[in-house]
Amino acid sequence: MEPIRRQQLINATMAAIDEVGLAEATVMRIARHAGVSAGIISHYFGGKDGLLEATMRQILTDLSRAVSVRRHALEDNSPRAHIGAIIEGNFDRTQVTGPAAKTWLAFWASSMHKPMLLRLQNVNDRRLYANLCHQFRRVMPRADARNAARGLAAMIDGLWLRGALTPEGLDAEEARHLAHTYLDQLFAHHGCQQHASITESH
Amino acid sequence: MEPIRRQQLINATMAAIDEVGLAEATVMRIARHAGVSAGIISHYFGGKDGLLEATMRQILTDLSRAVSVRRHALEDNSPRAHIGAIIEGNFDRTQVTGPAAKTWLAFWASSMHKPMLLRLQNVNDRRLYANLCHQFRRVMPRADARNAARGLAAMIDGLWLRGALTPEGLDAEEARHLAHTYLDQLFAHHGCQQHASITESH
DNA sequence: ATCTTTTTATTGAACGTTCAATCAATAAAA
DNA sequence: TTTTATTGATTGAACGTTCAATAAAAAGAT
Repeated sequence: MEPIRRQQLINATMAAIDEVGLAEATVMRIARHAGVSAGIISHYFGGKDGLLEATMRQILTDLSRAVSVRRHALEDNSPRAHIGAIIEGNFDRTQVTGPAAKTWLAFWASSMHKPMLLRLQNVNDRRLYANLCHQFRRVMPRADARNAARGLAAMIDGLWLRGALTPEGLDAEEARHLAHTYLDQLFAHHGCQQHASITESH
Repeated sequence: MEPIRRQQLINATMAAIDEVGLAEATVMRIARHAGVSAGIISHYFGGKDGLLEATMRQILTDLSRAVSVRRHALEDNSPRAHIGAIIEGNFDRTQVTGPAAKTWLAFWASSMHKPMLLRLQNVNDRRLYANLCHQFRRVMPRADARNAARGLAAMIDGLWLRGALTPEGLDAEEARHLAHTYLDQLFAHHGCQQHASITESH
C-alpha cells in the first residue's frame, strides 16, 4: 500500500504544481488530486517538505534514466552518438510534458534557497556536465571540451526554461533540432582544424 | 518622497529575494530591509502584489536599457556588432549581480501562474527575439534566422539560469565568451556556404 | 521669527485568513 | 480480535491588509 500511495502523491504533486504553481500547491490541494485526505501526506512523507523532496528526486531520476536508456541502446559508440543520446534523453516525451517541465522549473527556482533541493540539483548537474565533458574530450583538447560541455548544457537548460513558459508547452521537435544543430556546429568547428567530419541533420 | 520610497522598497524586495527566496520574502522582511514599517507597502503599491510587479518591471526595463545603451553606442552597424551588443547587454554588470539574477529567475518561475507577470515576461521576450531575428535576417534566409535567434536566446537564458544556481554567482566573463563563440559559429556556419567571414574571439 | 493650523507621511497593533501538522476516532483488512 | 490504513476537525503559527493614532513637515497667521 505504501509504494502505491507514495507514487499517487508524487504524481498529484506534479499535477498540482502544473495547475497552480508551487506557491499554491497546498497539501489539501495535492491530497484532493490524489483522492485522499491531507493527513496522509505527513504519514507517508513526514511532512510537505518530504513530499516535495521525493517529487524532485523522481523528476531527476526519470531524467537520468531517460538518458541512460538511450545511451545503452546505442550501436554506434562515437562521441557524436553519445552526446546525441544525451540530448534525446533530455527532451524525452515523459520529461517534456507540461507537469514535469513546470515542476522542474519550479524546483530549480526553489532550490536556490533550500539546501536539500540544491544538493539534488547539483548531483544531477555535475553528472550531465561530466558525461558531456568526457565525450567531447575524445575529439578536442580539454579546454575546448569544457567550453563545449558548458555551452551545450546551457543550451539544453535554456530550451527547457523557455519551453516551460510557452503556453503550448515545449516544442520537443524544435528543441531537439536546435540542440543537435548546435552540437553539429561544435563538432564542425573542430573538424575544420583537425579532421573533417560530415554530420547531416536528421 | 514617493519616488524615493518606491525605489527603496523595490531594492529591498530584490535583497530579500536574494536572501531567502520569493516564498519567504514577506512584507515584514522586505520592510525591514528598507528600514520602514510593513504598512507602507500597501500605501505605495496597493499591496504586496503591486510591489512584486513593480520589481519585475524594473528588472526587465533595466535589462532592456542595458541592451539599448550598447546598441546605440555602436560605430559598427554590422549584424555581428548588433547581436554582440545584445549579448553584452544581457550579461551587464548590474544584471548579473546576485540579487538581480536570483530575482529574475524567481519571477520567471512565478510568472508561469501569474498572468500579469507572464505578460511582462512575454513582452520582453518577444522584443529580444524580434531584435535577434531581424539582425540574423540580414545575413541568412528567414528559416535559418529564426533558428539562430531561438538558439541564441535559449543559450543566453540557459547561461543565466545556471549562473543563478551557482553559489559563486554567474561568471559573466565565461558566459559572454560562450555566447560569443556560439554566435561566431552561427555566422561561420553560414559563411561556409555564402561568404566566408573570419571572426576572431575577443 | 514664533506660534498655530493643515497636510502629508508613517507606524504598529488588531483582524481575518490560510496553511501544515497533529492525533483521537474510525474504517478496513488480516 | 489485532493490526494497518485513513480520516478530518482542531491547533497554533504566520501572513497580508487595514486603520486609528502619531509624528513630521509645510503653510499660514501674528
